[in-house]
Amino acid sequence: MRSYGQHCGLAKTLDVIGDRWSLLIVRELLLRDGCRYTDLLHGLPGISTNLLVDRLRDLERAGVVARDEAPPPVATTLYRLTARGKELRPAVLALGRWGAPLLAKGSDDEAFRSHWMALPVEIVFADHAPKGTPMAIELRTGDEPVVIEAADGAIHTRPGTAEDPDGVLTGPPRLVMAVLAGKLTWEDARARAGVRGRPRGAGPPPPPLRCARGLGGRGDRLV
Amino acid sequence: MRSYGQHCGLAKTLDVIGDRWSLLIVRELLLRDGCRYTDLLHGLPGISTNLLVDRLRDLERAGVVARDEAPPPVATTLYRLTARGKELRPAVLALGRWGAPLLAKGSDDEAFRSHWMALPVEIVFADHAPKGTPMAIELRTGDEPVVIEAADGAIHTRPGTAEDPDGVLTGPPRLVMAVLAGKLTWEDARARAGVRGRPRGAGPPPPPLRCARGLGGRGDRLV
DNA sequence: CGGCATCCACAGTGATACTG
DNA sequence: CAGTATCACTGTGGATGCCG
Repeated sequence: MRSYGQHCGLAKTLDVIGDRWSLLIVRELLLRDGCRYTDLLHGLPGISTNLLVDRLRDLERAGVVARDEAPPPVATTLYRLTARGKELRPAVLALGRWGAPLLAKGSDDEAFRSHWMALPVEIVFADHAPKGTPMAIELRTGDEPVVIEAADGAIHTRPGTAEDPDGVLTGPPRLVMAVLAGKLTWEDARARAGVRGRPRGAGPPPPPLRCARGLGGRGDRLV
Repeated sequence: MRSYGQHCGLAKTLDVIGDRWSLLIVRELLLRDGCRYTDLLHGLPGISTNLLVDRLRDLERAGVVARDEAPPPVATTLYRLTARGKELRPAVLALGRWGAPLLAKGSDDEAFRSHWMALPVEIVFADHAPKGTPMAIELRTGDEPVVIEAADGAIHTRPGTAEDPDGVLTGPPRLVMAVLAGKLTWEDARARAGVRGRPRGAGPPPPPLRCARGLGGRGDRLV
């Protein structure tokens, strides 16, 4: 992208990550560090192969992304964020939070990937993350099952299933998102017949899901 | 801009403000709400007139910007941010903070506008703003003098001069920025002969300028 | 002068096909 | 799997013109 040529922090940032797709590539690497080229392609529905290469090169030159020639067992190149790249997390979260209310109006033919769920979860739990008690929630809602694990205030996501999850959420992405964002109680969601939650112990839903302040912050309903 | 078509908060945000120049327009309106078209043109060196109109229309449709047909004394249309638009502030600040280290490498032929200074100032003082005691710093460093006023944790900027400022900073933008960012002490700056500070009472420099943590966060020098 | 609209050369983008 | 190549298309930047 052409530089703005302005002596301003925001303009400088946009010089680096203001290109189309750039920040979404950063999103992918924030969610799943150490991605293969194909993983990125899959996580960025709509991008074309040449653009992905171009952007990765640009971000590499800018010191945001690094490529590791993988050791024998993997035998492929892995893309990851540099330390500098990881510093984009607060900005990405802030932008993501701003866009949360817009998710309500999204049409149903939009692309969706399960692991994107980790972003709103991290946003919602940003200030009151479950400190001591580790927690695992399994989501079966998109292209693949993912597990969101919280421990010591940090949130991780990995593809796959959990051994003994504190809850399992099944249903269309929109509804699952609403539950996680605190816009919908576990029971409401179940009443709408789209969401099947299985809180551990068959008791009340896991507390963090209910006390979450929610994404929109003004009571917007996501569904 | 073409929509990404992804059911993701970040992607939705970029659908709205991901266009080239869009976020810089938001910056301008965050810094000086109620701008005339010409003010925006001046605050966005490099933008072309047609693009500014296009973007303003887009942002208006998106509910980020509103236009007020001005009352008689002004007799022109004023652009301002909607409440929704103002919610972009945390994201803009986060992005601006990320770009702060990049300001060091900026060439000298970059465009600069004095009122942009309010952004780094707000970032630096974000967490430990001077609460009780109001403060005013006058900057004479760019195209026009500006006064940065802090009171009750809020930071305002206005063009013009202050009656009895707590300090006056004169010099090239780079150095003034460094002082405000806490990268350079008042004395160091003065020693480099570019900055002339006049703390009130001829005593030590105003405390907030020295205790500021700084923009870069890792001791990067801005000059 | 403020607030646009029009026109044009060009760089960036997106879809597809192809390759080691 | 990880790109490269090609090409039609769209968005951008710059200039300039119009109009109250």
